[in-house]
Amino acid sequence: MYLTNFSFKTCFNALLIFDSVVVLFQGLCYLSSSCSIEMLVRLDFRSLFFTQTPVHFLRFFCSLQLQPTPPELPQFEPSNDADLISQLLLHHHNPFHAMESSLQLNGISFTPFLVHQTLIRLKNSSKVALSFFHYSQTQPNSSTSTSTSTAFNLLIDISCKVRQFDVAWQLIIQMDQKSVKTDFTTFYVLIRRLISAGFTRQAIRTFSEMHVFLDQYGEDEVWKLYFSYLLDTLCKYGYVKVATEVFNKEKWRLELNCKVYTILIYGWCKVKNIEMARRFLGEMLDKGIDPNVVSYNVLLNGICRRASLHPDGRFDKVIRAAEKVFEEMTERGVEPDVTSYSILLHVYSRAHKPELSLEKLRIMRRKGICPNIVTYTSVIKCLCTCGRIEDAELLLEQMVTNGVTPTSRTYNCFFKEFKGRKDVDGALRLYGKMKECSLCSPSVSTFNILLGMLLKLGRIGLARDIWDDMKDSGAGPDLDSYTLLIHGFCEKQKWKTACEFFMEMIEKGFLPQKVTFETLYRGLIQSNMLRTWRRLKKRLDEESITFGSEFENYHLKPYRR
DNA sequence: AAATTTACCT
Repeated sequence: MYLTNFSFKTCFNALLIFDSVVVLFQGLCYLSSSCSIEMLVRLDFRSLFFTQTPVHFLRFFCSLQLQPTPPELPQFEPSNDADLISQLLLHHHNPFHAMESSLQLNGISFTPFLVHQTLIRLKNSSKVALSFFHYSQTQPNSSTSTSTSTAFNLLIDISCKVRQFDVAWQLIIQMDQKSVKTDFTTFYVLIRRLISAGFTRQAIRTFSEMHVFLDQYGEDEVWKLYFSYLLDTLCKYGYVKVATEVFNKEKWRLELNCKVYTILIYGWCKVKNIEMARRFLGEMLDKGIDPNVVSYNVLLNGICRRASLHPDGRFDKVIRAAEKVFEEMTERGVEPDVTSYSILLHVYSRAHKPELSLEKLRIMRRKGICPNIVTYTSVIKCLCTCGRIEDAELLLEQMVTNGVTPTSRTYNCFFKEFKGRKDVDGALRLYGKMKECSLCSPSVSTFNILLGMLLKLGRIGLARDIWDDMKDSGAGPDLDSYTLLIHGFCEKQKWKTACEFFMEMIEKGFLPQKVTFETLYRGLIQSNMLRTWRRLKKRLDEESITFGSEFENYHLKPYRR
């Protein structure tokens, strides 16, 4: 019998819902002997990972001699040494002295893995990261391969992030001198950061000069191979004018294909210039290059994305324009796919048209196009925001039956609606269900929506429970979680607690928003908690964190006297 | 690393 991926998934999802993990493992073991490993790998094992039996899961994978690489992989191999070193470096007055004395005791050797892991933890402190890297290379018990290109690439990224592009170049020259392989990745890191900082000319110059360092390819080959990445990055950051300019100038030496034109169409769509996007679609056709489904989807998304849908007249106009693209596609022999329909369904969702949304879902099914997670999430979101939670739940069930595993984003639609209804019980019931059935685990946003709701309604105790859950899950907290929580405590005038979390977020390397600081500052001063305030200020000074000079001058004056 | 869901808050 021919078993499809689809039948596996449906079966697994069903078993997971009934918590029949043991049966599932027996099934997997049986299958592994009767079908190809590739087929097993294609299944979504993420669900298994969050059951209580990860050890069995690992053992199963070992028996297949595979590397288990599901997303959000919990850390089974703790990088204690990297944690230790980064902690020492970030929080000690004389970090390298401290490190030396404690490391010699522990006999830690600087393997490439350790250096890399430590650099990741030091990514927000470029100076420390650089010093550490140089230090690690001088250590007697470090292997010579410490200076791998991955470590260099990471350092280049860390330096560029704080706009130290000269440091990045020094590192590249060092790589060259030490015969560490520089490949396109190295330059791509630099180019991306240059573009994101707005230095497009420098990025282009870097691109046209990098062939000197890439000895395996000639200049022309480099342009042909990598130009689309430069073009894409320029477009992604909104510099489509620059992208078009360099494209027109260098056209003669490029291989013009569908991909390059699609990138440009994307760029013009991003800056909402549909006319220019269409012009490039025309140029493509003139040159005899056939647009494919991606090209049309990009254009379609440009027409639909962020288009104003209020009032209904505008909505109709957008839908007509979208339908026109659909027609054009069919005329040119390109069949609309799941993505095309998902883009359209997202418009219905934004315009709050549940009936049209469901109708379109039926139409696409009839055409034999299988909805995916994005499609379902759009429709579910539409139903939720229109208050039809029960219908949304039905669709969710249907989706699982069809072998599509929900993500936290799917669940977040429900949570958002519960938040709007101030329905704490409903939200907590769903949260419990989500934890139990382990189809997917809550994301930071899930926690943030819940936190936002609970704090707004003054349910501080519950909010703290959720906070603890979030920490245990390892999904958070992030900047927003801290901001929400601190603002919540400020609202309740619990200045001391708010201050503790403010300190904690700084320790973790998050830069608080100016508002958070201002709120806390005012609260502490008004309730005469000067000691707490000074302790906080001292900590901020140590980290050289400021919140804008005008603000400092205006508010801090009284306390300098 | 040519495309689609982007939540929370100020």
